[in-house]
Amino acid sequence: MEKLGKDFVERDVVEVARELLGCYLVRRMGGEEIVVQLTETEAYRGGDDPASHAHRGVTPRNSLMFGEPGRLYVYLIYGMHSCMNVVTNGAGTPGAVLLRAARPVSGLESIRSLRPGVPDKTLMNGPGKLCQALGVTRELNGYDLLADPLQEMTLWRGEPLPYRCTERIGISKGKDLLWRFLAEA
DNA sequence: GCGAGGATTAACT
DNA sequence: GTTAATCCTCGCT
Repeated sequence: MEKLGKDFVERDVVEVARELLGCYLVRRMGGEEIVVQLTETEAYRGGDDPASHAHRGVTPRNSLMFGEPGRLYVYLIYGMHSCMNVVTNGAGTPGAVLLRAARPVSGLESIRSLRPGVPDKTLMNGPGKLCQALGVTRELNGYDLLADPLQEMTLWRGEPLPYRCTERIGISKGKDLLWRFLAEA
């Protein structure tokens, strides 16, 4: 398997979101290793995208979306849930891919211990749940996935999966853009 | 099985 | 003060 590099995330966010489906995300924490395969993503651009955090220019929260591609953008939503994004594009063009859902490949026991009492079917079928299942918190905000200095998290190329496009979820503007990518089965 | 409503923090107007 | 890229519980069918 091949690690994703800067050339992968430096492209347009919609393209990156589509190709991230089927890719593998490896999470290491204290000796434990968790591997999952991404099955659902959404693209957020900015400027021309009214649903994006970056729509109204740079603010303290969203400044990562304007920065280096390949970084992790983690934020808190509705007071209790974290969402994780991969920053894309580059040099002044904001963009980020929201990771919405994934399928466990290995390290299932570690995932279960992070989400006690949760049935396997709903372990990672939503953005907040995915963060919880992988132990991702705002401490990892701004983490560089490409340099990966601490070996905390890496992205690996996978097989392309059949997918379909739909409206993005939970937003009130920009619903005409079909920027949610969902892997079939 | 379904839909409605509440939780709870941070950032922006 | 209001809203937000969500999830879980509870009540009813």
